[in-house]
Amino acid sequence: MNYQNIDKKWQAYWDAHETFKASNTSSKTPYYVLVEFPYPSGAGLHVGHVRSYTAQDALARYKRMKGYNVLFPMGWDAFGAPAEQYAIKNHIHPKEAVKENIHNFKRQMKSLGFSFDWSREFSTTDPEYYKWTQWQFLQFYKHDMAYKAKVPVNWCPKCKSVLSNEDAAGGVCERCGTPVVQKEKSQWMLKMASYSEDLLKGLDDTNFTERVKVGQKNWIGKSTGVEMDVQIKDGGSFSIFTTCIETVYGITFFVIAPDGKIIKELMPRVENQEEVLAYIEQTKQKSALERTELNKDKTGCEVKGVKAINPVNGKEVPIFLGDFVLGDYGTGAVMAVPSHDQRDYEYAKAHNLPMIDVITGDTSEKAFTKEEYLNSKATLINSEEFNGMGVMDAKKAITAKLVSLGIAREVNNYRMRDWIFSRQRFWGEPIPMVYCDTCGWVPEKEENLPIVLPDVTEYEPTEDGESPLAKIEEFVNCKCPKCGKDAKRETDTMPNWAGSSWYFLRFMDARNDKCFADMKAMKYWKRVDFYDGGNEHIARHLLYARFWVQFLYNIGLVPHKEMIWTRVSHGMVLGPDNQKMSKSKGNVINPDDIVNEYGADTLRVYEMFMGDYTQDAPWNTDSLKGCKRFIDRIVRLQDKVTNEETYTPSLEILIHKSIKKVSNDIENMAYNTAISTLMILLNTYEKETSITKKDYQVLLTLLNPFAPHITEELNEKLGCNPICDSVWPSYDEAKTIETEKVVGVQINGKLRCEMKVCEEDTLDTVKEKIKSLETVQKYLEGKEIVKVIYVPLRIVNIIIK
RNA sequence: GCCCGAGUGGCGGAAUAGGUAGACGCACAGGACUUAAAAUCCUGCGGGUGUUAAAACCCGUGCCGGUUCAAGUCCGGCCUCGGGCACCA
Repeated sequence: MNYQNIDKKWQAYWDAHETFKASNTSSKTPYYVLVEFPYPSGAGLHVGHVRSYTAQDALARYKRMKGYNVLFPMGWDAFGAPAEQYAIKNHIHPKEAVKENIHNFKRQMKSLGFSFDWSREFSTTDPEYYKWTQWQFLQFYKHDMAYKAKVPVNWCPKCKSVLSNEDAAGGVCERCGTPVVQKEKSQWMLKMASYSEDLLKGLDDTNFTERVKVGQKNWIGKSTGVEMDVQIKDGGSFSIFTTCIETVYGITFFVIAPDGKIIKELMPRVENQEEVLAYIEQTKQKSALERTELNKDKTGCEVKGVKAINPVNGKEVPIFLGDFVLGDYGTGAVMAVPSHDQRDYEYAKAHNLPMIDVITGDTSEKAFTKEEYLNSKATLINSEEFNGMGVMDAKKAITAKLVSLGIAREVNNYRMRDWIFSRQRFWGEPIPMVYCDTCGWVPEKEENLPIVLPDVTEYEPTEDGESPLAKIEEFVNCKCPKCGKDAKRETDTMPNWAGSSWYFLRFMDARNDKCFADMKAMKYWKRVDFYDGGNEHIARHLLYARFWVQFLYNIGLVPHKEMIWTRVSHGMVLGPDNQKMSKSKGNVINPDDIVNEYGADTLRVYEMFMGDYTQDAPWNTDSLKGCKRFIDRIVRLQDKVTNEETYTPSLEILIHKSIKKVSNDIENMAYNTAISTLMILLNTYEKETSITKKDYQVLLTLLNPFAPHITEELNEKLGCNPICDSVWPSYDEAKTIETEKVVGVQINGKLRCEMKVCEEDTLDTVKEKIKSLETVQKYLEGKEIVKVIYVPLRIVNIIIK
């Protein structure tokens, strides 16, 4: 049997019949299955892609047979650094390389028989698509959600280039190994932090897996605490944020951020300006590497000439600078209670500062911290009227007092910051803004979109790290859309995350040239029912996409605030050595080789069978061969088929049970046990001397979502309509229940023998039956039965004494 | 450090709601077919005691304890590995 020819035959059939084309007007219930669209790299499809595409393909095929109008689209997230690097080296426009890679990816996907609706295909790099990404950016701008600000970026002094966090991993430049420094650069920002609470609340309107929700919550990083005003002796004040107001009597100093506002205001009054300025400069110069390495040492210096007053007891305490306090989180200042915060403790030790214990506990070696005192019965000391109170009571009482005095407020802070939306790169969507000397920043007119990336041959960034677009005069020089005078176009491009933040909306109406997607189409599909992607994207990509959608919802452009209902994440396919596949390790498996040698169905079935879909799993070629054997046996089984149109009576219960199990497993991502159920069914069929046509057909249909080519071929030989146009087999719940079963018999909880029970058995009939069991009699010698426990059709447990 | 996830045979992994632990597959061993190999089919396959062979019994889901007639599953306390965040006050 030549599997490769069968693969091609059916792939051609589906193409010719447009079998998987989704309709935007069907009266069937819509169901939208989405799997993350790939970055089309030069390396081609990874077996990891095959795993998730097969899984979602199985779901899509299953849902179609269940009578849904299924949207299962595919496209390309093709902006990004690798294509740009390739362009720099070879002086080829990245769009050429991308075109070639997409062609190859698509060929590979087709060779695996995925049931994508190719009529909706697009790439984020198509001007017809990024026109709308740019248009949406303009909406952010027009609704005051985009602004330009100076922010510190990762900067490689050798490459003279801005680096993404990924390229600056470990504090050194990925390309040249030079330590990365922070540099202030003017960047476009989206006001994402203002959506923190909405993004948190929105999770309640989704069906994301717990793991995904936790990822989202961590990234948003909400913490609830108290913001308290602190007076400075001889005038002025600042505020601090704390989650441990119960320790407020233990303050022995305050620490403010070297990169914050407070120190700038205090500067004129500072006595040791030189030292302070030197420390601020030192902080700026610190590379990311140094900052993480210096974690243990709490550097800083005192701000002399100013003293802060602890509002609860009027004590004067010093103010320090310390780079562990961040200028852009909270108020940029903290109260330091070395007795009960480990960082403060270390800072106090390093700078010889006093400690005051305010909660009973051991602080001789280290701080007695929140984690510890919350789990103990500790009470307050050295805290005036709050002495003797439990920690939680004290927290409430102190907060209430400070709030009533008008010097503190209960507030929430979020770790999540505004989204830095600029990249100094060529291969991204140009940000459609123009700078005019008269008018300032002016949005490009919507009718002029898309602002298209020019055809050039030089893709390196400029000397001072500007985007390569800055060198292209025809691109930069333009007229101000507002006053018409000469102006300069923004040369920054959008980050990789932009195009992927709304692509799932475009799939609902991919060929629309009037708007990014018609409201009617979006209302029809409602939202993404099932979205699958890698674990690495459950924090950022998903958060960006949700933020983008919530904004569009708020300005009335999408029908739901959350457009993604279920989001799941899957495990990786590791190399045979249990390591992440990589060229350098030489453990990469190319799906083309597997398809050529074993056929698409074997690869598909194997990847579904290899293990828990949500967990990583190593590649094993022997196990793959086992799946090939499974398919070979399915083929050979056709010799046993008779022409009967009913189930073989002795197999009926197993068949009904199998239909139920496979259906449930597909809906619950338990693909591995779905395959094993089919293996059991096959094993049973093989023991029969003959099986009916209907028996065989149900096996083929259940297997079809996983192995669509061979099952269609065998089904055709039976003379039946194609499975892709068929209805999923139904089962009768009553016929999934066995009426007779062999169950274990325990004596005092230990398994001793087995016995046959039937549906009608009650505790009394079972009590009668066990009397005749030889084993039971043996154990009963000289003892008596105290109690018999019978769980119907499950277990018998006899308690004897 | 914090937050997730996971620890089950030689291996990948099963075990709805506590109810016969190891389904299904791989590897391995023995056998059948074959001149031979491949392919295919049959049998065995957690560890141990035991027996001519069986039977039978004991131990066993990372470790220690608990709840229960019954624990891989529930509770308390640890250990190890993987991932994410990380000076976030």
